[in-house]
Amino acid sequence: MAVTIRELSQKCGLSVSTVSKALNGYSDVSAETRELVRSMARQTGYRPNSLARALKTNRTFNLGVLFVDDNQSGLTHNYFAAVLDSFKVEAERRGYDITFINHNIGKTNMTYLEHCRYRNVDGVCLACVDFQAGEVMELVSGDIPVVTIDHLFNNRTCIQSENRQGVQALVKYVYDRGHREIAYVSGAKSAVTDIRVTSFLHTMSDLGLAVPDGFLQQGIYQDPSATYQVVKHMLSAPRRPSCILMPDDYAALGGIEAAEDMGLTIPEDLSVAGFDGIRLIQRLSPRLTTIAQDTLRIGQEAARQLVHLIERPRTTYPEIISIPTRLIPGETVRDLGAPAR
Amino acid sequence: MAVTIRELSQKCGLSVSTVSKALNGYSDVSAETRELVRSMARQTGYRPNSLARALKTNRTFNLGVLFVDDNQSGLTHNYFAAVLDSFKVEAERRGYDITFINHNIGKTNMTYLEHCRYRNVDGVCLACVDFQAGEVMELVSGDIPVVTIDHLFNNRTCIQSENRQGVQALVKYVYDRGHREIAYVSGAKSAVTDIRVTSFLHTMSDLGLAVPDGFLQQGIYQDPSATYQVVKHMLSAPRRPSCILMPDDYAALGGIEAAEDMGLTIPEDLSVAGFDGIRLIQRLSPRLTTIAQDTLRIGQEAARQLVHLIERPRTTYPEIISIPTRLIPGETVRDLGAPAR
DNA sequence: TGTATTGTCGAAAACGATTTAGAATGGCGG
DNA sequence: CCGCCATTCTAAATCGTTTTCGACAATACA
Repeated sequence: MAVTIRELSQKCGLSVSTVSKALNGYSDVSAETRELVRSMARQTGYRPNSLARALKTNRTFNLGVLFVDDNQSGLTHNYFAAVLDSFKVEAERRGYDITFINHNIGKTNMTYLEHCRYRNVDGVCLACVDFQAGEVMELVSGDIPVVTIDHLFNNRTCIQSENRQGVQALVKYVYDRGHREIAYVSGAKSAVTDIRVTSFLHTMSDLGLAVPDGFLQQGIYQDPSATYQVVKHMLSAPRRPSCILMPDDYAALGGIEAAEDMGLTIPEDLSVAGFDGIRLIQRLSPRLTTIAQDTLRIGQEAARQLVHLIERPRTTYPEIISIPTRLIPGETVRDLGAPAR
Repeated sequence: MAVTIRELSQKCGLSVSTVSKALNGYSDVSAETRELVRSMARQTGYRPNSLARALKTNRTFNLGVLFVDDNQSGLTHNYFAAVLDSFKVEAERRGYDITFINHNIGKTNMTYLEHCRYRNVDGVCLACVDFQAGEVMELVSGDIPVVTIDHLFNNRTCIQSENRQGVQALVKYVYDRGHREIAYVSGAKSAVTDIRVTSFLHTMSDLGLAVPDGFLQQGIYQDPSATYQVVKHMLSAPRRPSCILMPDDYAALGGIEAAEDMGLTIPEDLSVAGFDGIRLIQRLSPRLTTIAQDTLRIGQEAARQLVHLIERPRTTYPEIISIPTRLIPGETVRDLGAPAR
């Protein structure tokens, strides 16, 4: 079917080794034979068999991505889908294909690390995963190049949004519009959640604002129903926030629904803000005020860093790469005018 | 690093070939040595090197997916992301990994077919692609097992929604609510669009309804801005529809925005319906009336069919597989009460 | 002229598996 | 006791590459 290097070498009247060297730019082959080989390769449409090459060189030019979640795969998750898309584009630009890593391939039960070895990926990108799982730890402490998104491990490169600054900017924005009773529904417990929550608390404290009991509650990322419950509860307490910051844009929809079910309209009676900057949600009205994460750059950087780790292992060191966020001033935070204080 | 079959064979005191046969269930190896080998394999954590195996057997247990679009990758496309997710789950359940197919990997310029050969995928699933492109035709007329989603080729298995019935059900639903002035903004020209448009026209004709000039217009899938323009134009014509069917849920948002910008409220002044059943959009209010596509089954069937084509090439024949759709009665189609006619 | 050096090329050994063909062993009947 | 068959194993070829090492000729140098 496909033409092999042996056939090509016969057409050229050369040995297999010379042909290989000609194609791979070795110096010990004359300019003219190199040209002969190359043009013949072009003519016959020769492509080296990636399996054979990988077997010999231990390089597959394949990157693993671990983008799974408990409830849903990362694919149906807007934020991660966007990151993955960008990762894919950048990886391909650099000559790498990508393969999904998982366990339970077929009947056989492999750990993530085993799967990576089995497929001989050159490196792997972790995101949207239960970072505490033993399997993940095994992979992270293994010898395969790793970059993570949104979670920091010892001695591993991590790409994440400037969550601290993002939350800070959001709180300040809300503050500047006159809000003083600001509540925060966080996402489920995770490294990112911790950063955001502490940033929220710090910023509030810097602004001299109290965070009364019940104004900081835990919800679940990407789960409107959970947010619905939490917000409903929040709004039926005696002390009501004038503005609620939601775990993310999608979850925010649940919070908005809860408010509307209680007869409140947004932003007249209650202000809300999200996190992520999901494109689709920006088409809604009123347009959601939110902190946009730069998924394009996150994915891009992840791929870039991973390829560096692979191709220049000695000169590349683990880094923490922070990607700036951008506040999208929508229409869901009401301007209360001059502060009442 | 990873233990090879040679090391395993030495630990067992057997030859490499015997070990291989023991692991692969050949009959000419005694029950006890088979057990010895298997337990030793388990102990040492042996995993066959997929590259070496694939090189010899011509089977990679890798499926290619071609999920690209001109403007955006399929990943950020809700419908296709959901299909892909389901495809992935089913493929993995059957022991296959998946790899994205594209052109322009690295600096080298490959056609889709070349990329498939290069990566030695066992089969490939096409979706969300410009099915007219020469490259795609090359792949489809090649010798690699192929299934397509939403486009029918000669002699190739295709999985698609029952678009005809879907549109028909939607039109009838709208009709039953008293609407007679029904307009349709289609998606861009494609096989699926053709089916939907003709179904729309047939159903309208069956119901004895006219489709006046301007009531059938072409928009673009997944493009709210395009829909915005088209709807704006539609609504400023002398004869106005009472209900507009949109290309898909996401594009519908643009149409809704156009109507609202013209001072109309939905569904009081104008009814609309979408197509796809995007989960996220169902969280909005008013809830969009739409035709849900069963992305779960579409992806599942695609994987199932592809694996059949690969594993039982002689007994599997190209099929057209239609997946039922489901009408989601939302709140965007107003009930006009008893028909005026 | 003899010896290094340089420039090109090819033979052969890997990489880690599968698979074909054949070798060794033992039991059995004739 | 010999031949034959079944059973169980192994040797070796193979998949398509890359890469080391040595061969050979031509050139440079002394």
